[in-house]
Amino acid sequence: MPKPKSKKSRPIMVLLDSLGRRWSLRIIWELLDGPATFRILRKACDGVSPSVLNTRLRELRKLGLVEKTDDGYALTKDGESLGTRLVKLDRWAQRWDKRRRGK
Amino acid sequence: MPKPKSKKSRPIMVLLDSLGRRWSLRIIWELLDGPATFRILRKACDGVSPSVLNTRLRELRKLGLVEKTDDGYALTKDGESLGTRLVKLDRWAQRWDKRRRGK
DNA sequence: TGAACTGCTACTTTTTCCGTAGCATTGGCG
DNA sequence: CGCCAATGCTACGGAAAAAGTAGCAGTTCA
Repeated sequence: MPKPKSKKSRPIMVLLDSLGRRWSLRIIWELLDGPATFRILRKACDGVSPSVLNTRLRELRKLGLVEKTDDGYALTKDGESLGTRLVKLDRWAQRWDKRRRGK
Repeated sequence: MPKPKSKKSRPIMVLLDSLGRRWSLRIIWELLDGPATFRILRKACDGVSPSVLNTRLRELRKLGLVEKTDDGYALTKDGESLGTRLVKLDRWAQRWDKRRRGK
């Protein structure tokens, strides 16, 4: 599968840059369980510091992946669709780990 | 799609933790073009500092996603298979960006 | 009222990252 | 051989990000 040529302004770059920050992926991962309050989300993310969590949530909201609801923070449709891919990645990771440990 | 319950030692956590560091995803992305020397890879990654690049490469090699070859650094089979998912994500990102900008 | 939540800010310490300089090695080439 | 250029990579000082902790202001509910 050929990879498109990389340009800095490409959406994927925006995405990789943001997701490539600490806790971004993890937050999405945890929100797959459903909406969560700030504090619950914090605990789920190994007690990440509130300042960082708040920063990430702001970024993810700006990207339209997370939103604030009555139940706390939740994935948007886009966030959900991205999260789905993470779940698939989870299965990949399990096979990968077996190969790794098997060696 | 249900998400498996999260435990710290799960492979996906190892993966998310490592990929959730700056330049990790980007390095894999760039290596999809084929093997690259240290310096070329550095330029491709917006001139990331050599110390960080070296650190990331060590981590990725430890995870079995990247290896050193005669042509420089290259994706392993696992790295390639993970990278393939990034390419798919690229297409997702384009659609996502349209929705975002369309709004 | 007051206890127990909530989201979130403020502040200090620690870690990570950046930017640059430069060393050691390798491979031509005359 | 000597010289040059390119390589992989380390070292180091300053800047930025993250961690860790405390606590404030608002809401809820008995």
